[in-house]
Amino acid sequence: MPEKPELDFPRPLTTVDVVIFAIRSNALQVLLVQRPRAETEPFPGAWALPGGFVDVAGDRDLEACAARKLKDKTGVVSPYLEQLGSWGSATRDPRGWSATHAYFALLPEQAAGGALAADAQWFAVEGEKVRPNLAFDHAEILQAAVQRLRSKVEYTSLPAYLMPPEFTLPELQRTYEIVLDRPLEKSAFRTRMLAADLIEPVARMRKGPNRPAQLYRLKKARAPVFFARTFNPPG
Amino acid sequence: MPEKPELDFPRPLTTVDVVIFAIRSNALQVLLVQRPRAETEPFPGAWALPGGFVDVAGDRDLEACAARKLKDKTGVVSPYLEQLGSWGSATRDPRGWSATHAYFALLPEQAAGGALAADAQWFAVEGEKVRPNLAFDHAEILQAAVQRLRSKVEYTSLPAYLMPPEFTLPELQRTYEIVLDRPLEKSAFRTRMLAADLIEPVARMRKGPNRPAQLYRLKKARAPVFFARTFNPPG
DNA sequence: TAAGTTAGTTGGACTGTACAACTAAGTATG
DNA sequence: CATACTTAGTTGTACAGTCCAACTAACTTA
Repeated sequence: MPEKPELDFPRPLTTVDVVIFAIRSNALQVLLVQRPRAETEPFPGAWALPGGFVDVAGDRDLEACAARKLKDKTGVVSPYLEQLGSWGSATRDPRGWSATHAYFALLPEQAAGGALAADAQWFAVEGEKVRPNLAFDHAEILQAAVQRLRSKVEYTSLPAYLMPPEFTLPELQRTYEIVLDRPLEKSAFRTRMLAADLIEPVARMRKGPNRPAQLYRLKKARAPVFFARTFNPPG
Repeated sequence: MPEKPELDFPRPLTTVDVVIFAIRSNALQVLLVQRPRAETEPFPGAWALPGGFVDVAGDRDLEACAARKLKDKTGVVSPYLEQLGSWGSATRDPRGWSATHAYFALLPEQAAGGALAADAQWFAVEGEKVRPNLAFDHAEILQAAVQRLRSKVEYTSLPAYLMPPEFTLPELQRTYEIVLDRPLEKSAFRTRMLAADLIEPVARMRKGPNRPAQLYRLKKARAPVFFARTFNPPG
């Protein structure tokens, strides 16, 4: 196969990493995997974001590669998956110049409870931090993912992707509150959600520890909604 | 140099492309470069986004690589530069599996008039389209950049980076209107801009074809401001 | 000197949020 | 079985920001 001279440049390593979020036990959690303990590996035994090298033969494109890694670790096939950004430098991987394409995924709670890979484990995200020290620059990537999630939750309907197929308005509000880590106004939340034309009521009601509550579901084929204002402006 | 087996994977080509915007002649314009006409090159003679391979020896990280390519083509050293996203697939480059890290830059008009590279030229962006057929998937990347710019202009102070150091409020509003391609309300624009605590008045006034107009400048160390509402909601 | 242009202000109608009080319908407890 | 508790959802008032239009002020041009 003839190659042009310029293609003889040394090429950076190319990886894809996925920040996988779910609400579990009333907290925002992220899925991490433990790196192999072999000393030939970088960061042996450390926790890291799920990810790895692009398979030039098998991966059609970057998003397919991210979806593959997500499925490998969780069994989930098509959740919300969004590109987060890319990180590349000469120093982030001890094996050489490397660039990673980072994605973030949102899973409903019950999907997050499924068939986890053996090396994978959920960790709570608290105040943009996570307990273990992460391999590579994954702490920075994770922090960017949490910031992006929090920021988009302010003005979009993203948290709906963290919900089961049917949910009540207060449940949706609680999800917003967990991600944002602050309480929201009940009536303003209701007004905005209903005005957004994002969810629709289903016939059934949920019997809770109170009166029956109206169940809603996401309207089909509805992209994330952009809200005009932030909730509870500071002050 | 000992390498682990997994590093023998074929690596994707890694490039960085920069979408460079400026307001010129009261229109949003983007800088394109013409690809070499040699038949050994992909897309010979076609217009493309400024960009190219990451220099593993010379580029510290992706952003430095983007800044280098920007400086090569425009001479501008440190404008607003933001990561846009990455595009990677087996088919986007005829030479093989490739991934590009795309950035977008905003230049003030006078900086955009500077020392252009010989193969570079400004093109007007009209309705998210640009005249020439672009090489690779650069039309898609450019479209994403325009969308991102328009969208962020709705709710941030980004257009300030397209302004000269000192400007009047109506001039700033005109820049918003050019990017958004629709008129904005004068009094609402003024209220929002001043409330955003983003710009500060300078002592001098500008003598225009009317009375002296107050000059403003960007407050230092001020990140893009997030506005609560969109301008002129549809309808 | 008169007409035109543009910067900036003012006021009324309207919309959506913050906050708090309220009603209604279930559950838990004695 | 009666009472208290909990939570879903509503209502009302105050307030802030936008939309729209009319207005004033200061300069330019004919």
